[in-house]
Amino acid sequence: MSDKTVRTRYAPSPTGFMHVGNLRTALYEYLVAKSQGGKFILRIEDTDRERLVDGAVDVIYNTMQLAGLQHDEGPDIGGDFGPYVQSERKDMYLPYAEQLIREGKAYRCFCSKERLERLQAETVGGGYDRHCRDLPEEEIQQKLAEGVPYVIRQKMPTEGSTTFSDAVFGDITVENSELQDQILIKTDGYPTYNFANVIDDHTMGITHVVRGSEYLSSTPKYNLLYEAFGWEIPTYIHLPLIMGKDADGNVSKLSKRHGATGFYDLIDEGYLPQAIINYIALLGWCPKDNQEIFTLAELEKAFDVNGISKSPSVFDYDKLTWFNGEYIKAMSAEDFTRAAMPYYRQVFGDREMPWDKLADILQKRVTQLTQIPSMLDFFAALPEYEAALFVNKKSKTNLENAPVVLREAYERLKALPVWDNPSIHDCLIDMAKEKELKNGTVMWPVRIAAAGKTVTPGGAVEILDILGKEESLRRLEIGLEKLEK
RNA sequence: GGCCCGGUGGUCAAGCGGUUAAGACACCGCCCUUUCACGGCGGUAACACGGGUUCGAUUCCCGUCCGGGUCACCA
Repeated sequence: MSDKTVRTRYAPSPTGFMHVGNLRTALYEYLVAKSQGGKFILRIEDTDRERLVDGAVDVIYNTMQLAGLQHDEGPDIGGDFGPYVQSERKDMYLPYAEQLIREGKAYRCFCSKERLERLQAETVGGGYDRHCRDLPEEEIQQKLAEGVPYVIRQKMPTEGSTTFSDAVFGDITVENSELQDQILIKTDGYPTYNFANVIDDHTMGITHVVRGSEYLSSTPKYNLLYEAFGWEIPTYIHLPLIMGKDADGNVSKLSKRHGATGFYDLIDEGYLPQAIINYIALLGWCPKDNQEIFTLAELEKAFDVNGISKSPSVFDYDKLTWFNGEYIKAMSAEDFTRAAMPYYRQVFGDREMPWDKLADILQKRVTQLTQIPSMLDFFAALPEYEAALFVNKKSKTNLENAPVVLREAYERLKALPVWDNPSIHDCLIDMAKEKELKNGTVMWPVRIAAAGKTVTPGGAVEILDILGKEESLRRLEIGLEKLEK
């Protein structure tokens, strides 16, 4: 490898949707650059005028920022190789295509879309028949004079083969006869993706082209373009695809039908940006020592192209969820409260709660932030419940002893001068000891009465503490009513 | 269909000629316990198949099968 500074680029199209597959590509581009002290460039590819979406560029900026992938050059921050938006570079492409025409490496094609569609329908796996490849000069001039719309196509070699080298997949050879005379400039004057890509990558000094392996089979076309211009071919790093599994268990390239696959979909489902990044970093790459939890900074250090896998991987929500839980547990109570607040608001509205105590019982149990509302709803309002909930075999509670135990606990709690976690705890534990009962036999009825449900974050003591004395006693009274009637 | 790529437990994956074939998620069991979790301990489960090469193949080669990608005036 040369001693030139490594430059990679992430070149998304502003479609308004940032797919995790795209994000993973961006991550790897970032890591390839950063692991070698290089530059990471953001370029917006908006040559498809028919698919422009308002605000889509902001989605890209916001995603990159949330993910922590800070670019060194881009439309918003500038750089020495601007502009960084393809539509603003529009005038750059045509001259290159015309240069190729002059050199006999490209030609104008006047075929109508209808003709091409008919060709495609008729030929078996054929394609364009190179009808305009050797048009007589006078005919070309005539069509030009008539204003017949045209595209510019590259002349592909009809014989031989093209071999390129990929850092992940090794050497790949393709017969040139497989290659069509690809369109460089469209009727509307805009370059095609492939053409703009090559021109931009070269003029922006991109040294490493990192992209999904769906581009593997079109890479020879890129190289033929580099060769036509006599430009140095970049290092290719093709990434294995991320797959999704559908309802029938079939796998295919991850897409919307596989559920929430957009970065923001995942955020909406309560996943943390860092957890998502960590998880997708490991989808297709493995460090030497098999470490699992990585900060972005650690990834920058550990990343190595040699660890990139060739085989596609299936996106697994279970594993992502595990990562998310790990990240949630590792947060400070303050950070957790900040992240959880939107979900707290769903349950408590503007009410103030002892947030630190909630964080204490929640952090180790939550794996997705979205679980929070349903875990806490009972704090806001006691649910309707049946006396049968008081029966629990493991805690040795039944409809006979529950009322007795609850009554006793109620009286003792009512008499408590101080209402805090240690006091409540000691009160209940002492009672169990004095009455020679299992701790659970005391705790279970109290917790059921306090929460009105069998599964709660935190135990009886934590719940009573958070509820406060007045509300706690009120709820225990309701429980006693159910049991004593 | 042509071309290209891939194929280690259900999933992510170590491995790069000789291993009892790691680890993680998920799953199951036990312990802990104030429910559920967390945590701790343990367990089930894999080299797609057939030929070679070799003293020896998960590893190298070929074929088969399976899976994926790609064949646009989309990116």
